[in-house]
Amino acid sequence: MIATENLPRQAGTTLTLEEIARLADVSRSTVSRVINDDPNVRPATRERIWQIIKAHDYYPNPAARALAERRSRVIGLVIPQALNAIFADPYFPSLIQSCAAACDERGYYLMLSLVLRQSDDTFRWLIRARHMDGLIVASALTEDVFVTRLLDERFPFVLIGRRSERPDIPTIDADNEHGAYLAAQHLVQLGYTRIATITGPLNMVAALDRRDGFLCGLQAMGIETPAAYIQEGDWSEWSARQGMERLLQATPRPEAVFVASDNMALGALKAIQAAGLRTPEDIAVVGFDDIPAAATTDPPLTTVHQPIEQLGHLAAATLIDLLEMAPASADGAHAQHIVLPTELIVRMSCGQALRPSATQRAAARNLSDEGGVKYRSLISAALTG
Amino acid sequence: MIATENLPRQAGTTLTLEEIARLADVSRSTVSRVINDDPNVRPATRERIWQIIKAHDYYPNPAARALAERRSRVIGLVIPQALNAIFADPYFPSLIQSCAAACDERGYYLMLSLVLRQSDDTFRWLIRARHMDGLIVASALTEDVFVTRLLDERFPFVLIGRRSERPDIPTIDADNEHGAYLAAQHLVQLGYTRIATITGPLNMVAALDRRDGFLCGLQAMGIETPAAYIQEGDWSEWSARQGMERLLQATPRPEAVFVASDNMALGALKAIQAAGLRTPEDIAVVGFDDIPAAATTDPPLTTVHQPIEQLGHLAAATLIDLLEMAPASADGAHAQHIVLPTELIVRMSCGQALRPSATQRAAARNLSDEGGVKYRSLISAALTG
DNA sequence: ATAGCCGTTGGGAGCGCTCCCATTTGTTGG
DNA sequence: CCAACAAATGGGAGCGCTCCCAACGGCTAT
Repeated sequence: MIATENLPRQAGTTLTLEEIARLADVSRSTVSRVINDDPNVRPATRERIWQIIKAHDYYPNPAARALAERRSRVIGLVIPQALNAIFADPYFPSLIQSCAAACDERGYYLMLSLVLRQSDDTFRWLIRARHMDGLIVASALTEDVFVTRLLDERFPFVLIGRRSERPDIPTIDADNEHGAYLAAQHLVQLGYTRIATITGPLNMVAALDRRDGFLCGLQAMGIETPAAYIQEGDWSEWSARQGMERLLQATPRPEAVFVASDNMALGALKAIQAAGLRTPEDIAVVGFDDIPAAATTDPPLTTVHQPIEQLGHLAAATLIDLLEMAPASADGAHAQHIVLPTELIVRMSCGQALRPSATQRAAARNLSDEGGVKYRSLISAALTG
Repeated sequence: MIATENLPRQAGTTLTLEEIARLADVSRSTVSRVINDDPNVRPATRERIWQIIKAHDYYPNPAARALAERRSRVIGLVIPQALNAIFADPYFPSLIQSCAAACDERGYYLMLSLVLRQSDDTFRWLIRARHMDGLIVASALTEDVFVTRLLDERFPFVLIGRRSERPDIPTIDADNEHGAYLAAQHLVQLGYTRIATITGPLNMVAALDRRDGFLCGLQAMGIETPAAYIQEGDWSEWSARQGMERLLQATPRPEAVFVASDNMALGALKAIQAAGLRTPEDIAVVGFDDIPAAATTDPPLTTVHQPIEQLGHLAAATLIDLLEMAPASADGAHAQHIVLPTELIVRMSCGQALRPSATQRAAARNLSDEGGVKYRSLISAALTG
């Protein structure tokens, strides 16, 4: 017998459902059932059809599926900001990567939508074209017309990195406020009283949250913050360097500074060094993010860890859940609001050499997966609660 | 008259071609012609139909189009590597961003394919499913089964960041070899004779190119390189730090080091500092990439600039050109091989304080767009040549 | 006036799936 | 042994486009 169906397939050729059906001597419908895991197929038939599908390396045409099913299994990741400086931070790359991984797991595709020009057209195109089933919006801006538009159009989306003011918008965020609060508390406990901060750009939610959490922490410990001790940066190293230079000229000079991102903390450290001062002896520094570079600065940077990977993963998973829910329940007004815990990682830049136990623990959590497990349990608590 | 067609459209509803046709009192075909810029439509009719399309915010259904046209206008960016450490470098983020921008310009979508598990399945799925019209493969590995597979399947793709050994594979790359050559030449001209290098992982093409270009440059200037002066890193800061520590123990100690990436150069600088030595007085350092951080290290890092943005942009543009060419000519054996020039940026880390003119020029090129223009003309030369 | 032609327009067929309903087959109880 | 039902299967009708070919008008050339 000549096994024609086992010959190497023609390069660049793809079979159709119908052709597979003919080879298996069944109908289109039955093959479709096998592919979509419909239980109403006799096991023997199912097995035979799978063999043929594999032998011919058949994949259903995504466009045809999308047309018939009215969904594309594509979700978009929207980063609607001026992007020039964005990629200096490892935040977005990590986010992209983790979203992609989560999509992969669920059989979805991830499409990138770096909204370069905030034009009306771009939004329309993104939403109305319906190439994507839903969007992950990494919008950190406090005011964003895009969100309003999505709501108007009833387009499915989740918001990432941003508290939501509305109960009907699903939101995934790290607990920036609490992380910053912890940083404040830590500095006060170490005995510092003149404590300053370099914030992110204050039109972004994360920057506000971190500033507020920090000031709130100081206040709770009975520390006042003069206006001169609050400098606004823009996440860039350079802006923080300049902010730090201004802080160094303040009288009295602050003893400690909370910098709203590790990337900016790098700039702050350089400004301190350039001024001939030392960290932490002359001025203590605490960062935020726990980027890899934070562990290798001189001195190693005390910082607040935020679980970026889990943020992305959870955002994608939540969106896909939303999409696969019955439309009726998807309309429901009670969307999920997930807040992932942040954690203070104590290293050397805050003058904490005295407490080896804390430092060791910080080192350990960079190696082990312990942190992940902890988050996961907290997340599930949030989901069921 | 009640202008029903000017009422706000129903949320979440999308019209079809047919419905637009009915509103305009023409046929399906005519509307399709308008959308696809077919010249055979009377100007008056065309204008009237456009009005209606805009008034209703109509966009053609991408799935239906893809099914009928047999192409999706989606291209994929494949990054087939262990991704854990990848995003420490700003290389990939810049690449992603520039590819996305180029796609945007041409009306294409960019789909991200971070190939996490190098399984056979993933490749099959990527190629055979034909969700994408073509791929940009950012494969820096010297050996890559994926490329072979793409060729077998006659799947359109361009290779990025890699010399191609085959004339039939379109390739976009920066001139790593020449950049490294320039670095070597520069160090020798400054009077150094004991010159070492920390390479990238040698299973990657870019790492090999930079090493070879560098050694070739030294050789051309009559300098020998002992084996102990060549340390292999893995692009991570940490690996370079360790490599540098080994170099510092070599006897005689090298006077200058070429580090194959700026990110690694950061680690090297730290190792030098930790050993109580100074840059460039005790040991000069030259990096590669010209990442933003290179300008703010202490001392500012002399490095080789590579035009990452243009790499991504050109890769996407080349692929799209390829896809839109007539299939006959696309088969042609003469694919484009574009090599973008690299440029030495002289700062302070190589002991070059004596030549202010060069330093000024380096600073200028970070601010102005001058560099971009120069590349562009070189590129077009490459294209027409 | 009539054939011939070009600039326009309309409608059928089909892209490769899913979904629904009708039909066939297999299984059980009276 | 046949009705009654469930399990398994087949085929029609779309999904919303593009592409092709036929048809239509108005025009010039004969």
